Parts: sequence; C-alpha cells; structure tokens
Amino acid sequence: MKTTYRSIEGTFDILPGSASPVTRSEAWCHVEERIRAVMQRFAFAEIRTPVLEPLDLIARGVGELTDIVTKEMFSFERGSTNYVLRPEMTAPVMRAYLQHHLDQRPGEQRLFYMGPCFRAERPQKGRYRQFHQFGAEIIGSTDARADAEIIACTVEIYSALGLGSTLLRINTLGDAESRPRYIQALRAYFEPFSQELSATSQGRLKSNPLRILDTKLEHEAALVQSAPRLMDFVDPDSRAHYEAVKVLLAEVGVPFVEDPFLVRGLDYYSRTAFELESPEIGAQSALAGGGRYDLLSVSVGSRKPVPAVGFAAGMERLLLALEAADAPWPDTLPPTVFLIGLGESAEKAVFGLALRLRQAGLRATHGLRSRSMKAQMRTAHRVGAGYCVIVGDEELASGYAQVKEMTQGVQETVPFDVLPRYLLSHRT
RNA sequence: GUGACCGUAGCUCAGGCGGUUAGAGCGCCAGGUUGUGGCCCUGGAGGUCGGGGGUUCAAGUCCCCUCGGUCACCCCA
Repeated sequence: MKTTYRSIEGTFDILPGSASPVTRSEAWCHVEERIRAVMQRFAFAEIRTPVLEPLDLIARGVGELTDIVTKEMFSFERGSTNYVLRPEMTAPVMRAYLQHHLDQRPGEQRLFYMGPCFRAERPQKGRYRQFHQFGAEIIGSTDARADAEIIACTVEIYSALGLGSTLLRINTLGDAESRPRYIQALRAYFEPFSQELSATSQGRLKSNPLRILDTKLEHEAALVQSAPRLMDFVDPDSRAHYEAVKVLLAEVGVPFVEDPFLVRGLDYYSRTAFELESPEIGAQSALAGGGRYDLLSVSVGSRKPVPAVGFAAGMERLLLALEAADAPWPDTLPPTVFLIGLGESAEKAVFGLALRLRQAGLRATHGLRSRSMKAQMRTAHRVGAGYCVIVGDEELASGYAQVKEMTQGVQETVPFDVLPRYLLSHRT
C-alpha cells in the first residue's frame, strides 16, 4: 500500500527485529551500552547538548569555508535568531564548556557524548542526513598523553565490540602558524600547474589546497608526490608533541600508520589528526576521526585559549562494520508469559493478573482482541512466549489457572495467588 | 550538487517481441479441533503495477517528466 507520509530523504526508522543492524533497535541498544561501558572505564562523563545550536557557533567553530558550513547545514531563521541542526558535536561541547565555566572544575574535563547530527548531503551507504555520532573530548590539557588516550579510547571501543580489522592513520598538522604557511607553500607549488589540474582541484587551489593532496587522479597524484611536505612546515614543538604521541601509542601497543597527507576537513584541528578506517563498509570508510583542536575555543569566543583533543565516530558506520564482520545480534527478549482470557470476565481478570505478574518482575503480555483460544495460542507461540496462562469461566470459578509451558507443551493447574511465585521459579 | 542503476501485494520476487478478470512463496486473518500453539489442509483480506503526461485500437510492458530508493563522485562520522 502506498503511504501518505514517509521518513524524510536520508533519514530512517530504527525498528525492532530489522534484518540490518543499522535499522535494528536491538543492535543500537547493545552497541550504545558497550560504548558507554568503555567511555566510563576511561572516566569520561556524559554530556548532552541540544540538537539546535546558534548558526554562528557552527560557522565560526567548524569554519566558514568548510563544506559543512557552506553547503551541508540544515539551518533556518526564526525571529531574529539563526538556528542550525548541529552537523557535529565538538563545537557544541566546547560551547557548553565555556558557557558553564567547566574550566573552574578540578582537572581536565573528560566528556563523552552520543546523539543525532544532521548534514544535508546526498545520502549513500554509510552517509545519512540524520546520522548519529558518539565521541569523547579531553578539554584543558596540552599533554601528548591526552592525545594518545583519546586515540586509544577510539581504538578500544571497536576492539571491545570485536572489530579487529580497522586501520588507524595519524598525522600532525602543526600549530596555528604552520598550517597557513604550508597552505601558502602549496598554493605557490600548484599555481604553475593550474592548467593541468582538474576543475575540482582548481577550485580547491583557492578554497582548500590541502584537499588536492588526496586527489585520486593519477596525473595529479604524480604532482602531489613532489609537492611540499607538511612535516617540513611543522614547528618544532608540534613535531616533538607528535613524536611523544607516537611513542605513547607504541608503548601501549596501539598499531598505527603515519599518513603525511591526512588532513581533516574541519578548520579547528591543529597538531594531532587521526582517522580510523574500515575497508569493509563501502566508500564511506571512515569509522571515526579526531585530533587536537587548541584553536577552537578562541574561534567560538573564548578570551583565553583552551587546549583540547577529541574524537568523533559514526554510529551507522560502526553498525555497518559489525554487519560486515557478521557480528551476532541480541534479540528483543520474548515475553515470559502470555495470558489468554476467554470471555469478558476472564479477560478482565487477566488484565489485572498481567499487571501483578509484571510487578513481580515477569515479562508478561496478553492479546487485546478477544480472539479464539486457538488464535491466541498461535500468537503466544509466534511471539516466543515461554508460558501461557489460560483463564476461562472454569478457572474463574475454581481459582486455578491453566499454565502451559510452551516448549514441552506440559500443562499444570496453578492457583491464581501463587502464579507469580510459580512462574518466577520455573522461568528459564 | 553531479552521475549510474532500480521502483509490481506487508516482505522477497514472477510477469517471452505491448493484447482479455496482474500471479507465486512467505507473512497476516479465519476455519478444519463446543477451550489449546508448533506440522498439515482449506478459504479470505490485501495491488489506482511509485506519481503525472504521451504514443497506441490496446501500456505493468514503449517514450518524456517527476518523486522516491540504492550505489558512486564530492565530502566526511
């Protein structure tokens, strides 16, 4: 049947019992639980921020010229305020940190988050207009251990879920000065070849030369080979910081590869940048990404700079990776008890009985359609109930219910008032 | 934003070069058992063939447009 309304393009419903983990609520619960567990072991505390944020916060935080801000935001005006549905969560978390003066709390702030984000891109596998991110931030530390811990935590979440075959790539982007200097050098290098570059690369030459570096065109890749190297422009302190991060990762046995061309798409990153990939989830292969963003706080209005590192990861991509890895999914637990009432007064009794069983801690349900015993029995079987409790006029008169165990099919007679105790002791 | 492919019952799909009331399996509902599920049998409900326009005596089948889905580019989680 054709339905009048459907979920908006690039958004989807998450249903119980769905075949794919991406749209299966049981899979989401399971994964969210595991993520929280790892976050808590890293002593991260949960922060929840609004889905709606001021447009300026995102524009300034993420960067006016980034793709996200120039063409991917769901934004609208109401009264004199411009709103956005957040396209990511780091800038909002920093906003909350500043707004609530979390720097006054003892030590660094270790925060994690989970929630929906929005980007108006063309949907494809692993990329949706409403998608879900989780991530963690350590705010208030310049120490390389903070970087390494964030990276270790990212990796830990995937391995805790049984995803071994991920690839960690890391790089350093240098400080606030080195990046602009490098960008300038890149422009100077590519400018003479401008005519040979593709239209997109020519555009990037103006907007974001760093992006030319990960071109897929062969003749451009050749040019990139002898382009100036980022590392040559990185300041000594950043280099030392990068070395320290690498040593820490090596010490705890987190495998990584260095990728001198890894640049992140958001403006606020400096120094450490990293990305975790899965080769098995399609073209959108980045499971998670992150890095240091010492510059963000100032660009969203802080008078003094607040150093921070963090990562953000995509829930849907994690679920996709688990699907590719053939991970098993917990099912929704079937009801322990299915109550069948025959006739009006029995139905009424069953309603109350169900409530008492639930209060005793049992999962109990009953049909609400006054159908035949046979039909109700079939439903009980199909929903996977462990027991049927049958109540008709005879049972009402005698005070004993029929209790049928569904796998063996044996049936016993149990007084109403001992039903909770009986079912609690017999359930598996 | 660009491109490719796809769009027939709730689901998975059949419907040779256009030709009479559009099918199957599964699922759903009911019955075969005056109060007993699973297996089996019988019956039923459910489709304006994504939508609109065109060609034709005739369109689920051909053409155009449109909407949606999928995947890729781009970008990124």
